[in-house]
Amino acid sequence: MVFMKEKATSFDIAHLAGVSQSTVSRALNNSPLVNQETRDRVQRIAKELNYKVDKNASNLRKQKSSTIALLLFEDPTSDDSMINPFFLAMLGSITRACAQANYDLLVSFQNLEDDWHAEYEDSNKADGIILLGYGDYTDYQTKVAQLESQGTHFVRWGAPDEAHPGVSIGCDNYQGGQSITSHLIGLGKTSFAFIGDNGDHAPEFKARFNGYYETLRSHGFAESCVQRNAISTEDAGSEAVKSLLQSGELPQAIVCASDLIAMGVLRALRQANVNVPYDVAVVGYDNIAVSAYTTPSLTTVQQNTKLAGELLVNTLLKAINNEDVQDYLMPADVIVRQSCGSE
Amino acid sequence: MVFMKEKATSFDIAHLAGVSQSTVSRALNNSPLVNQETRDRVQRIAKELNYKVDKNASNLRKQKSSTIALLLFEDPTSDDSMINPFFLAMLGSITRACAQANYDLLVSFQNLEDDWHAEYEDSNKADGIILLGYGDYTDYQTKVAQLESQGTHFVRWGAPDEAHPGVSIGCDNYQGGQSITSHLIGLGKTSFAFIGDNGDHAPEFKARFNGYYETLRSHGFAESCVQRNAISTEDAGSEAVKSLLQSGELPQAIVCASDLIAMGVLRALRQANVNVPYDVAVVGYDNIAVSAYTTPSLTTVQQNTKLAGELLVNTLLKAINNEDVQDYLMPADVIVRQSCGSE
DNA sequence: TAAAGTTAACAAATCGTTATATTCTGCTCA
DNA sequence: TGAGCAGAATATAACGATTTGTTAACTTTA
Repeated sequence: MVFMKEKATSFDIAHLAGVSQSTVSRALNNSPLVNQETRDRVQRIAKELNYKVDKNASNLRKQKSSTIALLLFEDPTSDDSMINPFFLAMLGSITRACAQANYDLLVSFQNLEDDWHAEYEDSNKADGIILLGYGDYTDYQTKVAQLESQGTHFVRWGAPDEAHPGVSIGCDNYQGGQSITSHLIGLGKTSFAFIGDNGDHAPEFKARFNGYYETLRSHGFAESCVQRNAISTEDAGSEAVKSLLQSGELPQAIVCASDLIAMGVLRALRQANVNVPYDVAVVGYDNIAVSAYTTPSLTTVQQNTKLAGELLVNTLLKAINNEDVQDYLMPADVIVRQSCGSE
Repeated sequence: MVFMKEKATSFDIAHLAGVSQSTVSRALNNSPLVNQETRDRVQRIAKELNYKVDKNASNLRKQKSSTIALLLFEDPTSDDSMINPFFLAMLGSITRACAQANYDLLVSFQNLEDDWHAEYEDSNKADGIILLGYGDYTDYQTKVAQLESQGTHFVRWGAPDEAHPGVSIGCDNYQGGQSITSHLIGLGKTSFAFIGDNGDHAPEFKARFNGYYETLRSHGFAESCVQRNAISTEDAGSEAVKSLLQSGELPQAIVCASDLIAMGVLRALRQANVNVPYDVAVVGYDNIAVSAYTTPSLTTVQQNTKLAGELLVNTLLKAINNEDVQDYLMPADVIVRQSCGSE
């Protein structure tokens, strides 16, 4: 084992193996154009020298980086310490999916106003881009359109939508709204309220509401109380419950547009000494880690982050290889816990 | 605005600006060797063409990638869907710190048995490496030693330790154990139990315990009940409480080695109708997101992930520039909530 | 005015690969 | 025997930037 101060190059190996440098390259890439014996010899020497192909040189020559860039757009209001747990979970699964496909993953947070739309693929840092975040800003839409027109390969997390060009992978929020509402109806609930955003801020919430609303209708129910001004925060959920209580009309079931909202709802109900689930059932949406630990634990709708990560990565890789790609809507699963009073 | 099918190179710009290609490079890098006027002209044209420096070419020439690799080592037993929330938070802050320093971040999960120790810096993918995870495996230690001997630039998350070579950034678990224990003593508690690992699995836990134990001693208290076989899971915490209850010796305060353990403790106590904090105070460690939402909310010890991320990145950058670097132990802060019965 | 100094730009070498074109060796077969 | 043809390895040309001499064009100074 020779100690080398300098990093070994393919020339060093060529020298030691007594072949040309191009043969080394071929041998290391398992080309059939170089015979078995020399191939083995070259590979053995490379291993001994702890040689690793220089990625920059290789990428430059191949015009391909085997790297994917993940761009995370955050709610601009949230501070550093509090990152949306759902997106963090996605980050985890995307990382794994990339590793599986032998791609590297570049991660970065982006402000919507930056010109991220040109940065990555144009500089050959990455072969394609995954966009992750709530895309409810016009600024975002125009930039996505620009990506599209540049011919950049990218995949977007979210619902398929004419306003957003490009391929999207998302979770079926409409069906999620349906499923959780059906579950409540199945438990014999007859009066309902939805607490959350009406969809002005994010299309995700609108779909959830629609699923809920249509399911009620198809079963012959109407919303008993409507509370539609809550953004997706704990305090908003709490406030909404307070005004429900003041109006005196408490339904048998409260459907929240997100788990965070549901947290606030649970808190306000506890403070008012309303028992969940006996007096009122409460359900959330997202299945964030916290929801398993609240008192009572929260029945909610889960988005399959593992599958989502795999779909995002695999779809992007297809796009990079110029194969046909399609939008995909994943099913949403109801996670039954205590807050709906299932048993 | 000219539409170009091919990506623009510095030669295209040189041609359009009527200067040589090297002048373009200089101009774009704001070199004083090219005069203001041509510099402006070149930059304007580059912008018009939507030109971006090819990172691979640039890196190859400069022998520097302006990229940091983050290697996450996970508890091998945990499954895909459940990633340690503390490490995810760290990932978030590291990502931000990198962006601030104008470095890209390559993220990957690693199995301890893979030969990650050579992969990144040797291939020039990254200028340095951040190691994040519980480093309580001998396999890990030998590979870290190898990194050190290779001259690879890296920084490790964890406590400074002779057994682990290289620079480390960590949180002062001893002081954290002290602080939380002092807080309980200040509240007038006189009998205590520690639930958690004795340090066999991770040095982090050992330090927490030592801080707790020494603080008791220095105030003239002894541990009333000892329960030291719990690994860091919710169920383990739950089991530990059950055997405490069976022995009939419930202390006034229970110090848990992690928030996850504390979750289990709270659950078991609730099931046994023991009121927290009135009958017994409970505190955790980590301040994971869940801990603010339990009932009662959990008093715990916080590790400053934002600072940690910045320190890891900045220390690594110093190491890359061959400046002197030092281990750093961050202070741990007590977060007072309901479970300790503070008011 | 000639010598020296300063500034601006250029041509060419370089980084470490991979891909293409080319040569070389030995073998078969007419 | 020599044309034809594989098989195996080599030589060489990109890839797109940065950097190192070097030159050309001005300014200044003696």
